[in-house]
Amino acid sequence: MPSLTLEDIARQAGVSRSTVSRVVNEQPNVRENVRQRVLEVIQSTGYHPNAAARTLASQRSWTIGLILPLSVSFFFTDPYYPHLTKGIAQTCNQYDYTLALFLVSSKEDEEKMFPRVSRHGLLDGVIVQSGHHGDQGIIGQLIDTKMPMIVVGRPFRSDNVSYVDIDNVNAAYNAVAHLIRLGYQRIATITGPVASTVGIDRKEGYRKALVERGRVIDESLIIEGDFTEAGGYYAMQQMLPVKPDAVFAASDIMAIGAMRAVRDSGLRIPEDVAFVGFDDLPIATLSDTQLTTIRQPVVSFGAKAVEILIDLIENGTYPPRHIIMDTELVIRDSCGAVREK
Amino acid sequence: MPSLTLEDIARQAGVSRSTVSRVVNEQPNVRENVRQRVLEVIQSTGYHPNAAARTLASQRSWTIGLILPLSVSFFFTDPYYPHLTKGIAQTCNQYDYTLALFLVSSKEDEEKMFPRVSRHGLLDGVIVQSGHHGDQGIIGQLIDTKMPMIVVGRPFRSDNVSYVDIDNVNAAYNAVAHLIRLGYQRIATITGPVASTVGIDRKEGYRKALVERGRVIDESLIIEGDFTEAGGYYAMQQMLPVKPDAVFAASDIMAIGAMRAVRDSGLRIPEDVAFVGFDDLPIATLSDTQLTTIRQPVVSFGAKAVEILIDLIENGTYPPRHIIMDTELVIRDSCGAVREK
DNA sequence: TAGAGCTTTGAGAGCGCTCCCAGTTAATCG
DNA sequence: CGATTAACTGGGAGCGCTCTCAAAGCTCTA
Repeated sequence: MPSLTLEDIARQAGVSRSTVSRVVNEQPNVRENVRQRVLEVIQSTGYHPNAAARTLASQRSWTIGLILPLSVSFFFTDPYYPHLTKGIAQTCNQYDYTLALFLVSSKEDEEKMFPRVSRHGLLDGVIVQSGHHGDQGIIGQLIDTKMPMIVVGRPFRSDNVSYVDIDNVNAAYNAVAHLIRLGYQRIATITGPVASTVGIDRKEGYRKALVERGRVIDESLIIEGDFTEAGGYYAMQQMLPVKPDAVFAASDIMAIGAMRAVRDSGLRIPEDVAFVGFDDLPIATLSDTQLTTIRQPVVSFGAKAVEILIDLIENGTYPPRHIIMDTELVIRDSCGAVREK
Repeated sequence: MPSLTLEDIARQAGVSRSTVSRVVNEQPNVRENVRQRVLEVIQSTGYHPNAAARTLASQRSWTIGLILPLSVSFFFTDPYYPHLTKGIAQTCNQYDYTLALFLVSSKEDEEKMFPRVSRHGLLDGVIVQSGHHGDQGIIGQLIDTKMPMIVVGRPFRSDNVSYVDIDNVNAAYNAVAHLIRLGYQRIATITGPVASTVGIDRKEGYRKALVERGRVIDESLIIEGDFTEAGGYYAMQQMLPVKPDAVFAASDIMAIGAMRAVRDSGLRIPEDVAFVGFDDLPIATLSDTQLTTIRQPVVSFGAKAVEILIDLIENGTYPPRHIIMDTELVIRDSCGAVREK
């Protein structure tokens, strides 16, 4: 471990520490030949500035944190999170930030999380994936620290918080409107958890689409899921006796589970039960029946979050930024749009 | 942002900075009532030590890096990586380390990665997911820095490197032996990339099982996949004319793709073509036909990697540690073991 | 060619912590 | 009860960098 310091480089290049610092940080006001000489020494010695010292002196760590709270331990079964993480990581690379990942996976983790995240000087800002009621605690604590923060998914109390989100109500509305247009009469929905803003909003969109067409809401056609495949399967099993002819599932992974339940019961998709999902992750096309779904821009979501966060870090957190991104209905086989009806 | 320092706490508690430091770091030799007094002040002020200063002074960052190289940008489609990440993140929490995620997702990223990772003082050690030929570069560079490192998956040159892996040859051997036992005659394999040790080893296990039973290797029954669903689908399409009656796929996700190809061609699983996969991730049970597969302990893999890395950090990197973890054949529907044959 | 107005350079004072060492206080024992 | 030892506490010197400020070096005009 060479452990060279600025001073060492300075001595070897015959200049002062300050000059080397200027070269390293690409600041102007260094004569060209001096810059070259210093650069050469840096090259030949393999010098790397010490991140900790730099952070201490400049009060900037060039590191941001990504917090995935307990409500999001689905991380595994739902490919949404890896995609989001990908978008975030990519964008961090681009802006030369380091990404620290805080994955809460137990109650104990959750308690230790805040002290760990708020270790002073470690993070310039944080991205919190949320929308679940249970995350208000950590979000509130983080707000109090005044650390730049952006939430992915609208949080319950969104007044002083910056967030990026999609218009879930409208997206769900479009999905259900599509099913109505295709002539389905008994359109059901498997919602997300009602303790989450996504769960609430997508259900709201479902209701809105039906009500607007003068349909009566049949509560037996609404069932709460948990954003897992197993949850979708189970919900659909509960639902089958009520005989829906179409289902809007609030996530692709739940749609997959629900479709499995439909097939297990001997019914066909989309002939007997049509489906629209939500997310448009690659799994949407892996199933035997290609899933019609709402595409949300997960990767650019992550990218946007990073960009906004950097803006918050550099230009102050006030006023809070609220970004709504676009969604799109992607029509495939599962909704039965392509057959004659 | 309060930005309290040790000095502030010391003043308020009427002790010296050193004493506060001892309390914060849970060192002995502080009188009990003094400790309490300091603790109270810390509590009431919400003091958090400055991570950068601590790192600078102690030469320990309590942060480890997880590097997912370009060869691993499958991160999205293959749930293997989220699971691994989960195991790593969990274990970091447990040992109170911070996890920095370096996700290489383009050629440009790759070039910038080494300087970013080797920023001095940022990381106490790194975990590299690998096994692919293309990653030897970054691994080599990292070896030169003498930074504690552990590779997940045996790298090509493994002499001076610590790694955790499974016995891929043996695991594949067991999978294929199972198919032989069930009486299949034309057992094919969709391998991983031959530029990866997993790809090579699992193919080796396939050959070994057949040869040991006195079978002749039919090269037309071996096809290279790329660990993606689409790759599995495509490989199977190529394979179908050769009429295999069983397939060992080197990953679950490829098995899923291959099974889709089989169904699309009108054949049944396992009646016409039986399948064994590799990984046993949740997706293995999501398909319409439950997948017989080799279970590898992905999450504990990650946990083990962190534990070994901490060992390397604390007790030196010599000698390199080589850990081989156990696998297990999980029999479900896709291999046809449950039907009479 | 003096000096105004630039650019370039170096010295010094921290950033907030750890860790060593010396000094102080308390505990123990003959 | 003084001496010896052990348990505590505080001061100081960094860790390696950034950033301000003043000094030095240049260029260019009148």
